[in-house]
Amino acid sequence: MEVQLQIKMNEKLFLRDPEQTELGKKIIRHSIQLIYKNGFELFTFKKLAEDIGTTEAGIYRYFENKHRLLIYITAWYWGWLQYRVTFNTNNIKNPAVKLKKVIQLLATTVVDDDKTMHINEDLLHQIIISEGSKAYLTKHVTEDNKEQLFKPYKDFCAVIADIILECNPIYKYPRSLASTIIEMAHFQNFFMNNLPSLTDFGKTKDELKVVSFLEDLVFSSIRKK
Amino acid sequence: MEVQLQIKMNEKLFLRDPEQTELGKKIIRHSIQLIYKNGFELFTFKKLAEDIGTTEAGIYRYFENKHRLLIYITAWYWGWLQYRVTFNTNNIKNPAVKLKKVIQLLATTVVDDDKTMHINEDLLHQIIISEGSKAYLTKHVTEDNKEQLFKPYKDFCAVIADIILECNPIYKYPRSLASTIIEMAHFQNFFMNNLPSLTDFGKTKDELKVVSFLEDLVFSSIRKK
DNA sequence: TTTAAATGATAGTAATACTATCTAATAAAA
DNA sequence: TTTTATTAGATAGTATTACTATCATTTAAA
Repeated sequence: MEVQLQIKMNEKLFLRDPEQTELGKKIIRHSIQLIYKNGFELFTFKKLAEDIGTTEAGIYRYFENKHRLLIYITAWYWGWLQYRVTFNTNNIKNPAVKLKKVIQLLATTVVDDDKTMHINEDLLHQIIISEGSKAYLTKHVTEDNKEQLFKPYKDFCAVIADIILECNPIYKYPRSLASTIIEMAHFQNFFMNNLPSLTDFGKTKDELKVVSFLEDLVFSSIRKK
Repeated sequence: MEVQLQIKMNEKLFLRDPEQTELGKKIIRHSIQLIYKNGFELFTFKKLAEDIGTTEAGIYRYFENKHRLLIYITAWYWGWLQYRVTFNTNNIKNPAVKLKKVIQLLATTVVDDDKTMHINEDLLHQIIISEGSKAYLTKHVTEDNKEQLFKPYKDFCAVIADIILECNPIYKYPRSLASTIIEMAHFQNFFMNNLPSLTDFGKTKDELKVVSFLEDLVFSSIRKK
């Protein structure tokens, strides 16, 4: 028996559900590849359509615009990461060990687990690192947020905040520390590879050092004083 | 006698130095206002030209494109912040006090000091929070970095890293902690105001709480163990 | 077998991101 | 004061982007 992973997505993210059709799945797969290759700014529905072998109008039947598609992709990523965290911390009692697992899942390269054939999880991880924050760094965050488009991100942050509180129930900033872990797992990776002097890992470019840094940062902060 | 502050800018950032002419200064001032109002994505040279009362072609004589203008503005911001840090920590011996001053300067609203008439520092601070990272989150970071366009950011990060090392000479991650302070001072502010559940300050929206969080985070980490 | 849903093909429009050229104003040098 | 650079204004034009609309065709469900 084969288990297929399906992440349930907010319906406001799309006009037509891309998971339901072949073309839809192609749109997701190819857009991840194209954004990875060109960056979000140079990514257009025209290029995507050419890449897939369909027309621009075809893409617009699924997504209102490229920004919505980016939000969709990032939302999928956070949903998937939360699934992985839940799965991988399932039998762990010790909250500190759980938190270390979270940091590791956030900060190290994905081993493509083939659970979702149409998504290359490694490329996805890469584009979340460099494009992910563009999903919410806009003038219409507030409206987008009202439509619950960032729920997967916020839920994931809440999960981490809960683990932090399990470690230390009187720690004062569980949510802010959680969002700091998430953002820094990605930013330190981006800096390490692109602006290395902003980090202490430029020489080796070793993801595990980002993990060590984050562990040191987090456990220093939540240690009961 | 009046003292005028001039931040020396990398010449590769512009085609013609905007500090040297009236039109140039108008471009800087109005672009800060327009980016603040519309966000960087909806900001265009056409709108900027209309706003100023000049033509699109006129703007292009100063800046190659809007992305270069964004890098210019962020570079100016980091140069200015470094000046403020140097100025405000001048007579402080205690490195921990210095570090607190840095956090405060990064994370709290600017009191417009009228040192540079043509730049509204408060708006500038706001746009750095929401648009600043777009300056380097691109496919051409590496080339831009080779042209030293991010030097002011990196220099500022190095200044903070040095203060961290003054506090604790054996701390292992001074640069990464410095870039974490910088980014989080801005991101926690953005989250607090736009995606409050990602922080612990949503209720009060009080900048000073961001300061407290960062101080707790930083001093827990660098405390000698 | 009918009917509905999804896709393909084509066309068109307003806005964006530029480049080019020519003239007028104005400020510095001779 | 005249010449000559420099800067700015005015206008035009192009390729690309970000869409919307329409109609025919294929595919799948009832």
